[in-house]
Amino acid sequence: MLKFSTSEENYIKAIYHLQEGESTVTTNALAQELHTRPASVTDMMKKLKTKKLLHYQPYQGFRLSPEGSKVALGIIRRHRLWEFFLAEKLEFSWEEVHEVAEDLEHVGSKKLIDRLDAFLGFPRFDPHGDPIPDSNGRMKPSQQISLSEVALNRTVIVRHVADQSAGLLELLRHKKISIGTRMEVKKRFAYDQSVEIRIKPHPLFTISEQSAKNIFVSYGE
Amino acid sequence: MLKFSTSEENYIKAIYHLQEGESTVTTNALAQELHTRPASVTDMMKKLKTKKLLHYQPYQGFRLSPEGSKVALGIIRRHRLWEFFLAEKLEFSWEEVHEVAEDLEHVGSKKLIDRLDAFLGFPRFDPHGDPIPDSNGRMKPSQQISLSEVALNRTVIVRHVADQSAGLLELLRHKKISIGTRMEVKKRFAYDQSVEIRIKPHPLFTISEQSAKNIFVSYGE
DNA sequence: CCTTTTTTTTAGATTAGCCTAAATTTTATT
DNA sequence: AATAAAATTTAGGCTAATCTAAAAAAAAGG
Ligand SMILES: [Mn+2]
Ligand SMILES: [Mn+2]
Ligand SMILES: [Mn+2]
Ligand SMILES: [Mn+2]
Repeated sequence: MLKFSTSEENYIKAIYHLQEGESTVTTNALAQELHTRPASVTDMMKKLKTKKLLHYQPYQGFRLSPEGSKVALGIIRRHRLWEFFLAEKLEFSWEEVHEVAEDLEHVGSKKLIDRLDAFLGFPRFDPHGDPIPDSNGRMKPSQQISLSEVALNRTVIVRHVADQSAGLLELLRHKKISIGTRMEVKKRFAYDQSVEIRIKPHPLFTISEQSAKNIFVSYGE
Repeated sequence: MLKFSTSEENYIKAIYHLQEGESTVTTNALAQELHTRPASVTDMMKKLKTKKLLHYQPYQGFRLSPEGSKVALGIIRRHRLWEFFLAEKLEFSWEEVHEVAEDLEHVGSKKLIDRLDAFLGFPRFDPHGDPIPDSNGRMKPSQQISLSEVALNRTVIVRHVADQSAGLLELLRHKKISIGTRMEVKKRFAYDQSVEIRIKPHPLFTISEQSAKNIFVSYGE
């Protein structure tokens, strides 16, 4: 197992996330994601290519190689296990965990992470509802569906919020919606695709399509 | 609170340990401690001086300033809390914790460390028996005394092993002496200062002065 | 005290990672 | 297809952290 610098790891992880769905990742997209400059991205892409972690031809974008994806999954495993630890054991809120995990994920000891995994009881999802890769890099498909397309009258559990903007977070706090909240969608208005929601002991209320699209849930019960 | 690089932190912590007792720390001593070159030490001393973390005049050695000591105690706090966590929660042996803590100590979040401290129950000593600074940088004096000078027939608890060489560790493992072991010194031979020891249900045995000098204990019961 | 040895500092390079500005290539628009 | 715009790469430079080799200062020894 080779070791990588914190910088290399941050690039690898960002590419992994950006290439979901897309056929290839662009220089500008990666620069924006990492708050860096396109020229810096090109420098790093050349380096990661020589290390065979990604496929890259000038001007053609890039994708992780199988080796690169394996490395990425290791970083994601560390990140999400630490997030779980912070939320579960140290009582951090799920909005706070990401920033701290962004540093902890770079502490490389395999034994540390495998022991941490065991200590936490081999959790399968982090506090944002994202799946945690196991020590072989395998993870459960997240089985998450947007509130905007969920079946009516079925109990669902909030797993993930895709848009982390302050505006949506404020709305969610106000509506008392957080990760783990159980609810049912009672009606979807054809006019504007807004959805009417029931959270157990409280009265019905409605949220916009824009909000619903960013709330991901799994079927529960 | 200023932030420091991993390298700066490693230098600061090493100086803190080396200056115990000594009036000033030398360039060569620090280079040896950090497995680096004297020229690199001089470079870093200049930088840390401009940051007012230490007192340094060319050729005269250096000492941490009060600010520098405060920074050092913060790093030591993080290091020892992680060591305690690794030993207590993740079942690492006390020989293994140091290396991993050497990386974890550089994750800076104050909230992380204060929460970890609380989660661990505000431990006062790490797995090597060294005291853990509290959030104000204060720590219990370690109250540790070498086995070579301990009173006879008093129960003592092994707290710290000063020499971490493979040779001594092997000897300790063979004699079943580890951190936390309770024992009594029954006799000290004037001829060679070797000491005769009793560990609870086992027969008496003897260890050399050299070994005894490196085993630090506190009085128990 | 004068010489030798040891310690420490300076000089000069190297590497990783980042930047700005300019050049180049690709893509979009007449 | 020609031109304009956008994306990307290259060129050149900067800082932090390291190193080796040479110079300088301090300490040790006769
Ligand atoms: Mn995260
Ligand atoms: Mn990170
Ligand atoms: Mn340690
Ligand atoms: Mn360290």
